[in-house]
Amino acid sequence: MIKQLYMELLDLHGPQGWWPLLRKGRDGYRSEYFPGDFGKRSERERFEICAGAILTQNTSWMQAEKALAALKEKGILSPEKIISARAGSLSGAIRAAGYFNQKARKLKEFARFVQAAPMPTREQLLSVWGIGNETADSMLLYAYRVPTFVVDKYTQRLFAELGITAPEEGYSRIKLLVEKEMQADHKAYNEFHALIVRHQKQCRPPCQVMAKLK
DNA sequence: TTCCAGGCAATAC
DNA sequence: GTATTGCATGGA
Repeated sequence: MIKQLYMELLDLHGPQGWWPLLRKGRDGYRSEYFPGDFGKRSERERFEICAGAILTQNTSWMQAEKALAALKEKGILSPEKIISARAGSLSGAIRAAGYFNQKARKLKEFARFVQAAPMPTREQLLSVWGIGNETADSMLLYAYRVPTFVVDKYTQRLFAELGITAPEEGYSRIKLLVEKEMQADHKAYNEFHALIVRHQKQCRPPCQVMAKLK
């Protein structure tokens, strides 16, 4: 059922090229997707992805992208710069992403952490203030290419709609179920989560394209 | 105007 | 362990 869902979504939407990375355009930085690119990330790319994972918490990517681009424009999208930045200038730069005081602190906590732990484990990430299950898994999967499945609100909603899991099913249960069923590499987990987000964004309110799976 | 977006921590039971 | 609340902007 889960594998079938993955194949249906991939067939429907094609490769998503997550995680989007900033690229300089005519009017400032915009994020871009790179379908089919599953190569190793540079240190700078990894940090950008992790910062994006924090900035997009409970916030649309459109807003997180603005905040990320502002950090890039100001030249403070690195652990060193974020550590040395004043709290006010940091929160000011990321204003568009909302929760800017909390997220400024989260960025600082993560920046300090990542300098001491270049290749963090899931448990280490979860010990950092501001990093929960989804953010930790997003960082591991999209920045560090660790084969792990990311669960989010879209996943819980879609799985509930399809009767795969109960609406109130917890994070870990869903994550372990998918990983047990799929036994996949980082590429498939990468695509699967991205496809779920893409699909659920496009289909709100719930659309009929997945009817054959119900 | 209201609702909600790629969550998390603190607090209260 | 589960439920509730604060955090905050900006697009639809």
